[in-house]
Amino acid sequence: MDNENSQKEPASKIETPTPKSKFEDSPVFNFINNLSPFESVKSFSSAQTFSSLSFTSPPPVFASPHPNFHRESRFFRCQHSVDRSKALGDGSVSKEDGEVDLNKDATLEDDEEEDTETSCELPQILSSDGQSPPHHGEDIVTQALLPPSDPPPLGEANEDSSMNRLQKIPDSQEGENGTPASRRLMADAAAELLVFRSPNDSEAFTCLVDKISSSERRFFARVKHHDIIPANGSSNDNEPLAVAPNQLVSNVHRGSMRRRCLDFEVPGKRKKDDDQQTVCDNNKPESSSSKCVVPGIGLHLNAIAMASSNTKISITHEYSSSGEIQNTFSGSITPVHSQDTVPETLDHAESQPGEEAPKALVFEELIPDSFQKKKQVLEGGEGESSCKRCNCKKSKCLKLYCECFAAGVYCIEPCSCVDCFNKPIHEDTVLATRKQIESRNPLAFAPKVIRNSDSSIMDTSDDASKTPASARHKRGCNCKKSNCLKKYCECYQSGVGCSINCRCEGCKNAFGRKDAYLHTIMESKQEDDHETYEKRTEKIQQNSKEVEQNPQPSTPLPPYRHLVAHQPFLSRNKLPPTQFFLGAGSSSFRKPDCDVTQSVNEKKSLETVTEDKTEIMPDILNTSPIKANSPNRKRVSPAHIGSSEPGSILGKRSNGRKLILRSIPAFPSLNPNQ
DNA sequence: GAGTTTGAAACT
DNA sequence: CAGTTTCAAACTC
Repeated sequence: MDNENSQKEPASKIETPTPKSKFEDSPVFNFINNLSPFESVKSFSSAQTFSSLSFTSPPPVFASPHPNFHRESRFFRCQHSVDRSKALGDGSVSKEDGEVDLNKDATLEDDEEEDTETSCELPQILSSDGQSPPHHGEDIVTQALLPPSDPPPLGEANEDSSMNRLQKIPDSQEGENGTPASRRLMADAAAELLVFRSPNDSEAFTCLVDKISSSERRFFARVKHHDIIPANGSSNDNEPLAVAPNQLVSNVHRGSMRRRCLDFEVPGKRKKDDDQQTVCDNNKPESSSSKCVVPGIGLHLNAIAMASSNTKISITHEYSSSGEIQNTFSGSITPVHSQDTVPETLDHAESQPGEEAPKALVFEELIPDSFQKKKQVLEGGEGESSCKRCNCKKSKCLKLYCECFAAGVYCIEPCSCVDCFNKPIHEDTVLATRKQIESRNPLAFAPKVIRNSDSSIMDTSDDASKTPASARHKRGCNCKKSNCLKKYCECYQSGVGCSINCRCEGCKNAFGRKDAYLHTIMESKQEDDHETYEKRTEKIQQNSKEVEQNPQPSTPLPPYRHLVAHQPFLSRNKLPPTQFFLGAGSSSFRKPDCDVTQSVNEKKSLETVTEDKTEIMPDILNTSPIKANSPNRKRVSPAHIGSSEPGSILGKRSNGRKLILRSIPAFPSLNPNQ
């Protein structure tokens, strides 16, 4: 019963985007495009758009989805829906369809298609910002229209399948914007730019994921091409190809249940035939790899991508070279998958899988205890359960009490739960419940522990070394009796020290006591204040000297203004990037971080950008309205942060801000290599 | 394995 | 938002 109801939702959502695809695919649209001399111009402008970032207003077609992007599965879902509608829809000529049709027989088709799709995704992201619709439209349009209109070029492209990937994009567009590689780079860059402009950081995150997804999809393309397609059997060649990428995308997408659901969806459907979840979870990793891969890897990719440097590297490769990507990517994934650590990973890193992976990695060194546990899970429990299993009696495994549910995984045999609803069979119920919980607390499934960026952010000073641990419990614990010395304490359990976010009493956390943490902060603050004060004084003195010596050139700015003028460094170099990264109004609370981390960020390449995106989530989580217990959160008001640039120059108060900024940060932190 | 303790999650 | 209840994991025996 419930299932039926909840099933309706997804269906409707999927249908919603259909109009778009129809629009894109409609003969009228096609016709207009053929007639219009602007076609080439459009694509050309797109390249310019990337470089110049001067985006025109989005076409109405892409306007509607925007609101959705921030919700739930965001644009991924939208995209997914669109793609899916295209792929599964009534045979309208969509980008994918067209390509599939043309390349149906090509073995490497998947890769190509994925690439193309990726390029399309990026535009969508752009459009989500409402900044680069032209590009978006162009991409989709050209890709959708060209196949039918220009079969020969594509056919040729198909012939050299190996080169195809790169050629195809140019072909589908107009191929005059430079080399495919360069275009691709531009597209990536643009996407990233856009990502940061996005009003919602989550989008950025998503975008990152999106990119990741492309490599992931490639990875799966191979697997699916062999395994999934047969599994689906009934479907024609086009469907699997079209669907698979989407699913992958959803998989990669940051951990909302929906996505996860989508992850399971396909497998689930297949499973519904042979009870796959069980197979998957019970995992004989190798044997079931093909089946498990889809759900598992998606999740893992999230975690890995977000967290591990390896992943990032692989992502980078993704950008740089398509060929190596696969190797790198699969390489990083495979082990994880083989161990069936998926659930484990998710265990803590729910919505943001990113955390978990790092956590595992980090804690390996950091926390013997926690790691041992995981280790045991991974090593010992592989056959039975690579992850902890629940024992729920009353919650039906549909509440956060249930570790499986909280981790975003289905309960499996090893679980001792009673009346369990957390199974693929009740997928809809699970999703609905999850939705409900998320509506109540959007971060309910977010990773509980995030790596603190303190270390990276403070790397300019010694502060990092003063931080007891590089990771903290996002929300903090509330222990009264355990003194944070038992696993009752989530901080302890996670192997992280207590922080300012904790409301624990008598904290004796072995990984870091709260008071110690506070003390550290205070120290750093004092030092910071002191340094700033000295610098200020120096500068003021210098200024006065300059004024005396060169009255003309130097405008007699008030001391602070002068400093500001100096800082502009901050504001000049950093501000633009900040805007670049965060966008004007969006997540203003992020600005400070940008400032602080700017130097680091500026040095970062695409890869770095990826990291930033990754880190954005944790930070958002930090500043999110969940339970603003922490003084930190209370203090960090957007307004303050927003004015941080000039403020940072102004005396101790500014110092305070600085400090706050440091305490917030999560960005650079996720970089495992720190 | 049963019972107790604990603190998060959920509820009011 | 604070207090209470429910819940399941962690812990003890």
